[in-house]
Amino acid sequence: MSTNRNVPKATLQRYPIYLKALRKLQSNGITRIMSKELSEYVDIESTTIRRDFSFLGTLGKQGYGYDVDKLISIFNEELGLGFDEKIILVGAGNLGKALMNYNRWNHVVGEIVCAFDLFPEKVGKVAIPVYHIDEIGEKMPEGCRIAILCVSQNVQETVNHLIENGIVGIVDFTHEHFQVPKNIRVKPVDVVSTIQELVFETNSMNK
Amino acid sequence: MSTNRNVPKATLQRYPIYLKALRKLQSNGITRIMSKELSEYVDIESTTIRRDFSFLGTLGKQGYGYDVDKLISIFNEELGLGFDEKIILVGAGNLGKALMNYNRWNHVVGEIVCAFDLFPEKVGKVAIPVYHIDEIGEKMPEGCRIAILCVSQNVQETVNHLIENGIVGIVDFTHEHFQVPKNIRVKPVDVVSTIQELVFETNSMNK
DNA sequence: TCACCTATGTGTATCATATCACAAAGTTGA
DNA sequence: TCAACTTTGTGATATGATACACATAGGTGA
Repeated sequence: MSTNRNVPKATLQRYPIYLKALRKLQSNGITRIMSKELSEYVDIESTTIRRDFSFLGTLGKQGYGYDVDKLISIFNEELGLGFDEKIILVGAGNLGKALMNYNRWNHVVGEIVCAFDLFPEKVGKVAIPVYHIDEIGEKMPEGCRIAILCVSQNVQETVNHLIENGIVGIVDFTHEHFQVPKNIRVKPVDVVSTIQELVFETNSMNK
Repeated sequence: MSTNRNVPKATLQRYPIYLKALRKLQSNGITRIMSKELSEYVDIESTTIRRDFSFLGTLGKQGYGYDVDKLISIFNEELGLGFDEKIILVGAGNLGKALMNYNRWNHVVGEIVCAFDLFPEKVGKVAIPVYHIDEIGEKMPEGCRIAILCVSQNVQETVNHLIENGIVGIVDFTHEHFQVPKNIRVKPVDVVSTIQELVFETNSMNK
């Protein structure tokens, strides 16, 4: 794995957008694309796109553009995005179950290996093993770094437990507040906050 | 409503974080807070918090801090966030139904007034009226600006239709690509992309 | 009431990000 | 093969965001 020397944070946040677009284009049979075209597609300035790509090496050809397949495989190699990230899910309520049955994981980021819940016996039939939340230590998959958090009780305690067991990134569906050390990344997913952002932005647009 | 003269984009994106934290504090009976404390709570520099608040007026008192209740009501007044935003939901599949049954809307942002689907008769029993997607024109609630998009077919066509009928903000749960005019705001909500961000960030942290 | 003390609000500096502008590389077509 | 043309990759620059530093306001306690 090559050293990806300080890629700007803002760039890092755009990579998933590019990747999604490129996969879409690839599935439409497009094998070659220019920054200008991609720009129109994802609504990001072409010069920003070129700069973003440049952090991963010299990927394009002058007067030609970029090769879609190559670009996608570079993303995987350089950014360490395999298709085999081992993910755990914590909290198998309605939302948790919906996420377990969601079929877009494989060959995109990896898979949910197992889930943990306070009442695993209540979860019912799902395709993924569900263990008691106290078993996080024993049942944590080898090399697992990312957890999806859907619990509603004992949140801080659960988070501490996850971190002790090697989790460094959390997708947070919780509505509780919790704190983590500086080296742990948390990404909130929250429809209500998203709607608020929309309200604020649309209100402040008309001055 | 006062003119909120060019609040930075970055600030606008932090307001929902503050609001969520303040509501939480309020429900814990806390009536007064200082930027330093809030800083520790939300992990944003206190000086950034003070600057962010300053765009909304002179809200604090020197040597004292901020009044939690006042802060929350200022957010509502200045940013036009009532508790009565009329939201529609388009696409009443599994996800759409889950969102309709989600109980955190009221008195936070507003409510889902109605839903639209290609097969409204198939949706089954829900607490919110479901109309055929062709009725968007007739059934669009008065003053509705925000739509939650959960469809998987005819995405671009549906989006165009929404915009024609006054929608200016879209919460996008779709996995399809679509384009919108510059004045329309789209906020993607996508677990897979969120996980990718986590993978990229955690990989590039250890240099 | 008065003096001290604390936390805000903001001018200014620093840092990060986006955009401009163009040289260099490589493709395409004659 | 060669010249014209296109698009990349990147220094330089402009814009935007964050952090610093401190004057000022106003609360607090004697």
